[in-house]
Formats: sequence, structure tokens, C-alpha cells
Amino acid sequence: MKKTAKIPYAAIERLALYSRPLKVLLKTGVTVVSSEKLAEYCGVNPAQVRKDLAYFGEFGVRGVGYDVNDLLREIQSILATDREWTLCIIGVGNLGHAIVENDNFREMGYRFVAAFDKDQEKISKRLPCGLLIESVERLRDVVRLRNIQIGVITTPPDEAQRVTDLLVDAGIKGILNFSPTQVKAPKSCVVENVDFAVRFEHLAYHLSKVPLK
Amino acid sequence: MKKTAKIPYAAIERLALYSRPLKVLLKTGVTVVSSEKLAEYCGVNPAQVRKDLAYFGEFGVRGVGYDVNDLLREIQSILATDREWTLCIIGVGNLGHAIVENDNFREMGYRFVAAFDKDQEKISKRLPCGLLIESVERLRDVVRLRNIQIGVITTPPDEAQRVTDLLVDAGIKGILNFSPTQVKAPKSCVVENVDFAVRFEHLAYHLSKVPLK
DNA sequence: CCTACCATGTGCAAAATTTCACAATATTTT
DNA sequence: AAAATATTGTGAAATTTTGCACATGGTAGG
Ligand SMILES: NC(=O)c1ccc[n+]([C@@H]2O[C@H](COP(=O)([O-])OP(=O)(O)OC[C@H]3O[C@@H](n4cnc5c(N)ncnc54)[C@H](O)[C@@H]3O)[C@@H](O)[C@H]2O)c1
Ligand SMILES: NC(=O)c1ccc[n+]([C@@H]2O[C@H](COP(=O)([O-])OP(=O)(O)OC[C@H]3O[C@@H](n4cnc5c(N)ncnc54)[C@H](O)[C@@H]3O)[C@@H](O)[C@H]2O)c1
Repeated sequence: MKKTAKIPYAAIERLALYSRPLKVLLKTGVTVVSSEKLAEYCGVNPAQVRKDLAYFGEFGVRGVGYDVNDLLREIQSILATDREWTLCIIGVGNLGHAIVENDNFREMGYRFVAAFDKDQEKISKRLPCGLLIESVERLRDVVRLRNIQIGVITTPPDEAQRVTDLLVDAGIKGILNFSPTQVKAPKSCVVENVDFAVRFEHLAYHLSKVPLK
Repeated sequence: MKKTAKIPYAAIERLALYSRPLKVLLKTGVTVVSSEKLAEYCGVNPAQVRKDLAYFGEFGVRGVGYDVNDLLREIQSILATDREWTLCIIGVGNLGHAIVENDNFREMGYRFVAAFDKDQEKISKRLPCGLLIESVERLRDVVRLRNIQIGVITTPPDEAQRVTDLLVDAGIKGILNFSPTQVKAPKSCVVENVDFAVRFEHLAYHLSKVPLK
């Protein structure tokens, strides 16, 4: 594999996808898996699986397949989920609550160490996970003090850019924005806009092409 | 534009993206927008905007741009969000709760008319939006009775395929699966797997490539 | 009515991504 | 130990998607 081949954006996302069945196989006691099986579990082409993995190294054994445990560790190392990340959430509404309380994220190494809101009713309340909701006015200080790397935005869309600017100003390195607007930040801060309502719209589009009987 | 050009999957998702700033412009009283502006708001190339729209028709006026109101309606018509869809949710945990309670979805035409869980503690409780949580055992009957078209899965991943099979059996036409596993269904049922934890992993990957100071 | 101007719609080239097909290599069978 | 079988890694082909560049058609001002 050419050393500096450009890695498709989609390949990274598929890597994450591959890790899901690997975890299940590991628990089930299966030790080896082929690109064909893995592809089947994830609904992709086997050559795609092999090529995606080949961007990062040679993890398989010809004629045999991939060692489940090894491959999972390799993928986690590539995706940097083998380490701890410190995060904060801004906007503790229904979605923010769901994300912060999700055990899965903790297991993946995402540790929420702060939660901010601007609603006086919510500030100073404690979440089930133990996290205290703080005023968004404290954001800058708290981000610096607790060395927070990633900010997750779950405010309404009209507040999202303002919150982004606050986060950037506080020196945050990455942002996940769940509000349905594209926020912008300087190159020093990596932004991922996650508008998952588009998936509803995508489904509706497909259903509208299909006779609904 | 060639009549039967194959429409890229990504084009559909971008259409949804374009609708977000259009709604804001409409509210702000702006009546006309150029592909350049729209592209800027959405972080894409202006030619891309024009080409995406051209798959479906000629919505603009040369030398002028697009009428905000008209374009929004066209997009909503294409994405079939100009009509009502009836949905149910399976798994009323934190995420399921957030989705059902989200006003935005209702405004987009997604009407949740049933919520199912298997937890006896939750069954028969009423959600803030007024929806009653019902036993998943009633799924088949309720789906048919209330003419439900789309099922949204927010159960843990190890239950997702079972729930999918139930939904398919009940005759559902589309499924949105939010659990981190790829569920499979016959071609008669359109499935959209929405594993948004991959976006966390994607961000972590990028941050690990960047010096974190 | 003519001219200057502007932004769309689109043919075509470029780039990116996916898939094929097979050489390479490990294991199992005879 | 040779043959048969299995499955990876990858160059090259096929396909898909994006972006350029400009003709086209509409507006506005004189
Ligand atoms: N709920 C969902 O299923 C869902 C799905 C996709 C996207 N979203 C988006 O996620 C965002 C949150 O959704 P939700 O359902 O949790 O809404 P919500 O109204 O329940 O929560 C929003 C929270 O943000 C807080 N907030 C507002 N402005 C703030 C600011 N400047 N600083 C700090 N906190 C602020 C509010 O006080 C509130 O607690 C919205 O943009 C929504 O469109 C939600
Ligand atoms: N919370 C998040 O931010 C988040 C993000 C991404 C993905 N997810 C995924 O979404 C799913 C739900 O997440 P959550 O945080 O809401 O979890 P949760 O534990 O709060 O909720 C799960 C709910 O599903 C119900 N359930 C379990 N099996 C069922 C069955 N067979 N039929 C009907 N109901 C059943 C449970 O009783 C519970 O109420 C999980 O798969 C999770 O991985 C969650």
C-alpha cells in the first residue's frame, strides 16, 4: 500500500462500523473473521473492507482472515478510541441529556466532565450521571481549567454559532454540532456537523418513490 | 438535464441541508438567494448546489437566483416532507424520548402515533407529548390499526434485529435504526441505519492527527 | 430596443471512490 | 510433499461524483 495514499473520509466512518460486529464476535468467543463475513455484517463489499484496512497496515493473514481481537485493537488505535477524551456538552435538553447519560460513549473513552446550559432552571441541577449543570457563562474558564478537548453542541440552531465561537475562544480543539445548522470555526478547531434529521428526510424520499400499497 | 440520470445518494442529503438556511432566509424576509450564497451557508461548492437541484428540475432564474420560498417548497416536495408521515418508536429510553419529544420533527411532518417499550415500568406511562407507552407485544396490531409507515428503533443493539423483524412482519415500509448495529430487512422495507457514534470516532480520528498543543 | 450584466444550467474533464481480478501466502487434505 | 483450498493485499479497471467553464437566458438601465 502506498504510504501516503489519501484516505477517503468514508473509509474512516466504515472503520468505526467494522468495530461494531468485532466487539460482538469478541464477546461471543469467535477469534477469526474474514473480510467477507465482516463485509456481510456491515453491508459493504469485501474488497472495500480489505482496502479500508490496507490504508493503515497489514492486519490480516492470507488464507486465514483477521484475528478479531487484534483487528479490533488496531481499529480502536486508528480511531483513537483507545485513549480518553474529555468533553463538555452545551445545551442540556433532551438530546444533550441522552448523549451525556449514554454509557456506550464512556466505554468508548469519551468522558463528559462538564455540562452547560443557559436556562436558570437547569443551572446547578445535577444529572443522573453525577454531572453538575453549569452556566454557559463559565464555559471559557471551565474548558481551560478541566482541559476539555471536545465540545458537543445540543442547543437550538440559532444559538449554535454563538456557542461555537465561545468554544473556539476557550481554545477547544474539536466540535460536534447536533443542531441543524452548519457552524463554522477556524482551521485550528475541527468541526463535525451531525444533522441527523437528514436521515429522516432521506428515508422519506425513498419511501415516496415506492408504492405504499 | 438528462431525464433518468442516477441521483447520487449524497445529493439527497445535501438537499435536506439546503433547506435549513432556506427556512432561516424565509423567516428573515429574504426572497432571493444565489447558488453561491446557499453553497457558502452549507459549506459546499456552488456548482454542486446547481447540479443537485438540476437533477430534479429548473428551479432558478438565470441572472437572478432562486426564489427562497419556491425553492424551499420544491425541496420539501422532493424530500416528501410536504406531507404527513406516521411513525412509531421502539425503545423509549433517553434517545427515544428525545426524538419523540422533538418539535422539529413534527413540523417536518413526522407524526409519532405510537411508542413501544418492553420495560413494564414504562408501559402505560404517558410521555410529555401525550403519547402512551405501549407494550412491544402490541406492535403488530397497533402498526396495522394506526396505519404506521415508519418505525424508529432506539433499543439496545442486541434487540434491534428482533425489533426489525417484528416491524417487517407488521408490514412497515421504512425503518430508521439508531442502535449501533446494521439491521437487515427485505427489499420491501427501506432501512436507514443511523449510527451517529461514528461521528464521534471520526472527530477523534482527526484530532489524533493534530498536535493538541 | 439595445447593451451591459448577472447567475443559472450543463457538457465535459478531472478527481475520488469502489470494485474486480489475481498474485501471494497460509492451511488442510490426500 | 504435493495438491487443493482459502483468503489477504493490491494494481488496474470501472464507476461515481465533483468541479470547471461557458453558453444560455433572463433583468435592468439607458
Ligand atoms: N431531540 C432530537 O431528537 C434531535 C434530533 C436531531 C437534532 N436535534 C437538535 O439538537 C438540539 C437540541 O435538541 P433538544 O431536543 O435537546 O432541544 P431542547 O429544547 O430539549 O434543548 C435545548 C437546550 O439548550 C439550552 N440552550 C439554549 N441556548 C443555549 C445557550 N446559548 N447556551 C447553553 N444552553 C442553551 C436550552 O436551555 C435547552 O436546555 C436542537 O438544535 C435540535 O434541533 C435534536
Ligand atoms: N443516547 C445516545 O446519545 C445514543 C447515541 C447514539 C446511539 N444510541 C443508541 O440508541 C439506543 C438507545 O439509546 P438510549 O440511550 O436511549 O438507551 P436506553 O437504555 O436509555 O433506552 C433503551 C430503551 O429500549 C427499551 N428496550 C429494550 N429492549 C427492547 C425491546 N426489545 N423492545 C422495546 N423496547 C426495548 C428499554 O426498556 C429502554 O427503555 C442504543 O442502541 C444506543 O446505543 C444512543
